[in-house]
Amino acid sequence: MNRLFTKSLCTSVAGANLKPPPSDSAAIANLILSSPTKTLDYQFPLSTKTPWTPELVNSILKRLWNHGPKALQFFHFLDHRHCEYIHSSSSFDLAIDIAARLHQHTTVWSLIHRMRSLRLGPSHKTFAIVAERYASAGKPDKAVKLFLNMHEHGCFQDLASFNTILDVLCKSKRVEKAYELFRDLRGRFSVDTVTYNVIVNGWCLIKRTPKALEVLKEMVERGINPNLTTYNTMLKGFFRAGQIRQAWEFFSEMKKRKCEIDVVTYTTVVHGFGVAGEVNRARNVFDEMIREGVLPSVATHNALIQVLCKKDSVDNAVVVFEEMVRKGYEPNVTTYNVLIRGLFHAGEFGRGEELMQRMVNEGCEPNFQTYNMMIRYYSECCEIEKALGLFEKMGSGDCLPNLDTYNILISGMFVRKRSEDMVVAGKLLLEMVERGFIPRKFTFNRVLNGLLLTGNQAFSKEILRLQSKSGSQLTRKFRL
DNA sequence: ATAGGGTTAG
Repeated sequence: MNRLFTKSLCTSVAGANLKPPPSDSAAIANLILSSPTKTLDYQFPLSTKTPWTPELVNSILKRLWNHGPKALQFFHFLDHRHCEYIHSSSSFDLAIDIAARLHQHTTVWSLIHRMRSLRLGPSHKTFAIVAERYASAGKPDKAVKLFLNMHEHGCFQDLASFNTILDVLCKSKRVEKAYELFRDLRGRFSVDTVTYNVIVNGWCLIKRTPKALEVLKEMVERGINPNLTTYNTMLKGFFRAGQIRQAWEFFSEMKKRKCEIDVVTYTTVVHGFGVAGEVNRARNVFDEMIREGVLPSVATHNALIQVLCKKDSVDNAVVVFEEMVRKGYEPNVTTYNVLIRGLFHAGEFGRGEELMQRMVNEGCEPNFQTYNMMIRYYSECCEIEKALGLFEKMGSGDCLPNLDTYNILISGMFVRKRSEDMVVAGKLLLEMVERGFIPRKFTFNRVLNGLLLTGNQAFSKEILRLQSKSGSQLTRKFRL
């Protein structure tokens, strides 16, 4: 059946020469998105005559990132043996990442084997991707096992891959697990500063600064020199753990010992003080760095702007924003997001919308964080039409809605308690499943209740069918 | 994809 399916894809291409071949990734991605998915004789809207390159393919895969099933369908279409194009290893890595995000375990492994048979990998990067997916799916043991077994797939462990697996575990908050692996294997890889920095950062991420200090001490005892990254990590850890006094002492110690503190150090301190509500100290440090000849970066400005939005006033944040522009800094998407959030939070929707227009005019594309944040604020304030308007804009643009977008918008459909909103929520739920996202049980139940309470029995039955299909068959069989 | 700084909610 699978063969029949793919064959019809390729034969259909011959007759599709009437339209000129789409030339850029946006056009191709939109063509793929606008074509129907489900039928067996589905005609893939692409021509084999398109001059495929790895860059073009990767760019399309990234555009289709939040529509995993279509992304993989596109990848398989080009990978079919009747097509002449051979995927690059980076395209394989992207496809593997997408399949793993869809919990399609079987697909992940068949892609890895396919990669190997084409002698394109799998590489260290491939294993880093899969391990990261395992770890964030709550399967750290599988991530470790994958690392220990990767040589069986033609990819030998080295210090870099060891550091990567430790980092993957730490970033998914499995620090105990990382530390265990580190102690077991540090002799085998003759670990370095990076290894220790990863572990120090791990303990800091879960606010266990005493453990981080212990590891720092141990690294010195073993003759491995901490560097500025180590100290910046530790400094950030104190702020994160709410140990403001220790952070300040550590910062002073860094200056006293003449370790060449840099823009990252200062940004950490500006942000740390600000979050702690110490706005004046944050400002003082910002001024101090300029005096000391360390130029603030865009990130430093972002930190200060965010802090002013949260702990001071949006208007003062706007002043800093205009100042940075005047000095010739180019605000990035984070700058705009932080400030738009500040304005929305203050109820200044009009000014927030103006700023979004300005960012577009300046050539800074809004990303899904921009949209998600705005959609959230609109929903909270019952501006459902505005929220839906932004959602539509995402769907037709370069930035497809992600899992968060659907969750935010579906929640938003409950604030007005209207029957027609329940129907929209149901449609959104159907769409998110079609795009490969797996809604939480909570979301299913909430939508089902909403539909039942508003007399939409028929629709709720459809949702129920969908839930049993997406919950049991797909996910249980393929879950990572 | 070998480490550190800005976006996330009460």
